[in-house]
Amino acid sequence: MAKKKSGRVTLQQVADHAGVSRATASLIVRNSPSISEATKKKVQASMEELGYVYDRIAANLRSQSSSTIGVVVTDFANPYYSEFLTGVHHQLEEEGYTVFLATTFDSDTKQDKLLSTMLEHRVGGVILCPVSDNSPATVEKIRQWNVPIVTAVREIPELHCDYVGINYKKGVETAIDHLIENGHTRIAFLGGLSDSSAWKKRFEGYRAAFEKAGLAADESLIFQSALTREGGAEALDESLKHKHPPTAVFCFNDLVAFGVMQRMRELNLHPGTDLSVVGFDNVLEAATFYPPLTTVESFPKHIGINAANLLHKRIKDPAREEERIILEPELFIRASSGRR
Amino acid sequence: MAKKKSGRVTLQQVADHAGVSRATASLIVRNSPSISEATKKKVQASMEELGYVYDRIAANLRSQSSSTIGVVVTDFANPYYSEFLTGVHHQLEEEGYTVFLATTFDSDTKQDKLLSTMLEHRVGGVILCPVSDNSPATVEKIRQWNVPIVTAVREIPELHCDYVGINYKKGVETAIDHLIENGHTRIAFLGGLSDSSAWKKRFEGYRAAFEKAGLAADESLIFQSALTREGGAEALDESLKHKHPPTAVFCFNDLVAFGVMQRMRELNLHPGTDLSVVGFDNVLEAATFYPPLTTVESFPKHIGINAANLLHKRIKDPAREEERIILEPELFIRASSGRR
DNA sequence: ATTATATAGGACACCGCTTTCACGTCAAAA
DNA sequence: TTTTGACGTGAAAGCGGTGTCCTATATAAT
Repeated sequence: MAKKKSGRVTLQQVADHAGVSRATASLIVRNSPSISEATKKKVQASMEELGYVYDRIAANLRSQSSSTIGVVVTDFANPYYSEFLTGVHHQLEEEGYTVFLATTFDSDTKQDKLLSTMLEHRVGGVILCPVSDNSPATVEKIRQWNVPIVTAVREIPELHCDYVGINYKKGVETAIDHLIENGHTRIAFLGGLSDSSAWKKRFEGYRAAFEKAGLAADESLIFQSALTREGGAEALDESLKHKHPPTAVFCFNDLVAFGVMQRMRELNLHPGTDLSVVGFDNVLEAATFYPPLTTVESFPKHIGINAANLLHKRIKDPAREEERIILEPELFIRASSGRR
Repeated sequence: MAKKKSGRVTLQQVADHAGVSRATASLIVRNSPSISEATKKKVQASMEELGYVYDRIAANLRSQSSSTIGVVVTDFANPYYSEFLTGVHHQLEEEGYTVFLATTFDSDTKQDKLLSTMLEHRVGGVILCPVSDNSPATVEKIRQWNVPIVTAVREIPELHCDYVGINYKKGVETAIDHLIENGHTRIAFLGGLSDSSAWKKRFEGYRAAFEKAGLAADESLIFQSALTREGGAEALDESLKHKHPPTAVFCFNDLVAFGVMQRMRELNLHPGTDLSVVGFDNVLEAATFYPPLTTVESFPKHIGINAANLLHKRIKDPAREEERIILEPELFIRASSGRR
């Protein structure tokens, strides 16, 4: 905690210097219309001269308002979230908010702590990419606390609030369709933990695609793992031990897919010919990876922009109907997948 | 700006509920030693029951302190900064700070605006990765404003303050040494703008390596560009138009190198055999790119951790001597570079 | 029993700004 | 000249805490 003695020029000092009252000066910083040009100029000159800096904190305290937004993601080393955050930031700064950013590193307790901290800091709203779907204590707290909150990317089923995400089921379905069309029937599902809603939704798509094609999904080809490159590599290893190994793999996200393809390189397997690989997210790296990754675009930046917009709307009108924005994913076919 | 009526449980209410004075309750939240266990328990129970949330903002206002730190980077879509931020965050949260994060997108005016906003929000300190080295108005303002500030990654020469970076000159030198050892003499320098200190320092290393080897650097092989993949691709194009094209390229950073190698793929040129490519930063992607990129490790996460530490130290002791931490870079030789 | 000494807890001002409300001023309307 | 009313301004009370000072009670020492 920084201790900062003095230094701060106050509105009172400005007012004294300009020969007006503090209240008048206050109206000027907020450029109220009912102030004559002359006094306005005069006071502004004083501000300039004294090097006045508006104290938003004090102002917010008095006016019971907030100009900050808390944004919580699970990991910003993941390029997916970098893009998401770019969207969020861009939009929020446009609206004049300042952003508290934090990472949960996929820890529920961390998430709890962060949300509490943000509450203590009087955030005007929260954009949350939840760690998991079991809504923990703090999420509930936020609710009863009626801080405007928007969830994004992942959803908390019991929590009724604005949400922005994509149609995961549909996304996975098109990916699997693509593999089936290319003659694959043994398609592994790699990465993620089956107790998360994000996983379940993807799995629905996986299963649906098989059903639609009149095939049965082989659940012994499901290999869970952490959502990292290492996780992907390990999941691939497991899948290859299968007595009847897959000819294609669908990966929970691109990061997992990168891990898979790295491991394949080490094993001298070529993505697209020896084994088809499909990812999910279409992060920038997907197109530039070698070989380029077939993946499902999930518009992280758009999700970010929409989440920011939704939050802004809710702040302006807390009573409005909850809104859900579900973007439609899009398959990008690249070299990592091919005919069986 | 969010307007939030009521809702907030105040310390006064807690005190009333527990039958003590507000001051006593205040001492308890700050766990002062001079409070009996009994009253402490009692008041804490009331807090629990009423759902009290500490108002850090109000507390900071009164105590003239701050628990927030502003962090300004140029672009967090760049994995380099993702890693940097991971370091910063990890460290600062350890110390109990909350982070305001913002991106300048390499715009000076944006940087000015962001710093002002942070001042208005009473940040206790700032970690700044400057856009450029011409210290603009606001940086000067911050100084006279005596908010503790640490610069990182890039340096502002006229600004005397704590700094964390790496030895760019040395880093580039070892990279060029490596290329020269492999028989290259026509080595292009791609990316960056020559008016930044970051560029100049790298260029010093570039020139020094040639001198050391008794060779002359050919300045017609310098191609400036934006620090993006696209910039890299364009710079490569330019360099290949040279009447006597390079056999190796040194890229300002990994992002530029990725752009270069992508373009090479399109041109059917193979990094490491047709043209050696060396990057700078060693972001995670460098090792997994195909072909893996020879690059200079610049420890972004470490820089972040150190910057956070330095800031923390400065906040605790504003009068201390300014400190400069210069990490020594390290060359990672991979497949993108080879014998001429 | 009396004085000395902690020690818990209360009263009150204050951080820098906003807000309410009342007051003074001057122009136009009566 | 008086009334009306806009308009600009000032005084004072907070917003939710902290810091300082001061009192009441308990305990120990004499």
